[in-house]
Amino acid sequence: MRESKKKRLEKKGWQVGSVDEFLGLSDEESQYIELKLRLSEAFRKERRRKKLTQVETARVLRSSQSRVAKIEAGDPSVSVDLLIRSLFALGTTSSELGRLVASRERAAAT
Amino acid sequence: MRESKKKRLEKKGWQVGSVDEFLGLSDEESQYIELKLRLSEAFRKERRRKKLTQVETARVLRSSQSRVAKIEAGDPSVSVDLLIRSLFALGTTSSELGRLVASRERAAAT
DNA sequence: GGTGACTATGCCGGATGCGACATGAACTCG
DNA sequence: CGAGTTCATGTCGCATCCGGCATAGTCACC
Repeated sequence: MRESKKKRLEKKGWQVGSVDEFLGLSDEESQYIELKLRLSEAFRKERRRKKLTQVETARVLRSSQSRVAKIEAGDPSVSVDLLIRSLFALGTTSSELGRLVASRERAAAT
Repeated sequence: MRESKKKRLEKKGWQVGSVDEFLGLSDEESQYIELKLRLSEAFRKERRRKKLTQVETARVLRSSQSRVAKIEAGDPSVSVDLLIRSLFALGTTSSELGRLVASRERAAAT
């Protein structure tokens, strides 16, 4: 897409909310990436809250365990589309999703 | 798409926001579709607010006029991914986007 | 050490979304 | 009536995304 999708974000090396300009990302891009991170974290949190394994969750989503793992890992092959559909499938409501989208800060891990 | 799912919905006639069960959509699916609609409407509204033509907007998005038209038409070939990236490109902030995502009602036309 | 439950990573074929182009419709002005 | 501007629609080639399989890592418990 845009030229190169910018480095693969250096494995796990990154810190909360600021892959940003460090890599020369435009505002829109970093907003977009951070949104993805928030959503994938929320997804994992919700899955755990429901005490589901990835396998069980995959069944709910009608997908596979590996997809679920990738969703939670924020894998580049996971789109916001999939994240949102998955959250809905776990029962997240529009207003909850709205709060997730809005919150600029990523929640602390549990 | 996916199988049945049973949904209740007692919506009166067929007001804004309910293509719903009428077509046998599951809750998640209709939530997802309505989200798309809200976003595409917001996009058009924002473009107009900025007094941009579709061609100018396409330049901003680094895309084409026809894509912009499809975005606004809620064309099935437009993903939520694209909608969100496009809104960001028009300057929508995360919190504004959050409100859009959350609001169950679609705004009245202008 | 071995087994089982859970999760992560790599890869592949097929599906879908994307930008781009071409064309058409609706409208306004002269 | 053109000609210009704006938006809509159809199609196409290519890139990306997705589901699923296979496999490897991690942890707990015996």
